[in-house]
Amino acid sequence: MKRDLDQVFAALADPTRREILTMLLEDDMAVTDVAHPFEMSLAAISKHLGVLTNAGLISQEKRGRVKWCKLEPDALREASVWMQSFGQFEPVNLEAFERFLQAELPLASDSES
Amino acid sequence: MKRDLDQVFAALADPTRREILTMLLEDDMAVTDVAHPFEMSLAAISKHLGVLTNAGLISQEKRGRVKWCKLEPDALREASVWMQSFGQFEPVNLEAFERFLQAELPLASDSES
DNA sequence: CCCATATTCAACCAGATGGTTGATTTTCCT
DNA sequence: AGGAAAATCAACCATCTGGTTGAATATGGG
Repeated sequence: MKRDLDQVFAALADPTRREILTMLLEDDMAVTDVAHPFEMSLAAISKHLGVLTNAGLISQEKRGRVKWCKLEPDALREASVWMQSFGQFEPVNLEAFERFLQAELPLASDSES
Repeated sequence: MKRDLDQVFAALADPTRREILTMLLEDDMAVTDVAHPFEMSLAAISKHLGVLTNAGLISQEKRGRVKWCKLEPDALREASVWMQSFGQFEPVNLEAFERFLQAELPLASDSES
């Protein structure tokens, strides 16, 4: 049960991959450009991107000779939900959600009034 | 930077360890009792508990000859915050938070009216 | 004191992981 | 056509992981 959570969390366990995700937060990127800031081979980055893809955290689309990497937040959300199930018993978590709510509630109240 | 996120996410990447955390959600438990529902050796569970302890997700206190395991939600919260920084840019995340809000907002509105 | 219980330690094993290098494939450009 | 660029593949390596078993180390109870 929930075998893919394994892959999501395992993918997140590597700092290089988390940094890649952070980079993709700003914009879609080509593999070479993803690799550029890291001091490791292109092949290594390619592998990391494979892990992220398998976990569903990113998607890769080949256009021409470049392969574009795009963040896929759905997988991340699934893991986030799992973690929140722990937060539920812990009121302290609310504080962390506060700024999130401040940003999102205006939209949500749309369907409330 | 943020080296311990590595350990937290790596610890969460194993289904046995996630199940242990879920069990500890209910109550503190002795090592033997944690091991009971699993079809693996006590030593294996002991190792898993070591990983969870190193990640800071649980703490272990020895009282007499039994060692009690206790959930430590702080480490989890740290990881949760990291994930939320991704959710912030994605409104679709709201849906996942909905039931969380349903559970928490009544409490939060306590200090609002 | 002696035994059973609770837990860890130590050695070992198979398989995954994270990296390397060099060759290969595909595509673009002139 | 031919060369350079983008990316992956393949083989290899060291280390980590998740499990095993058997012995060792407390600690508690009669």
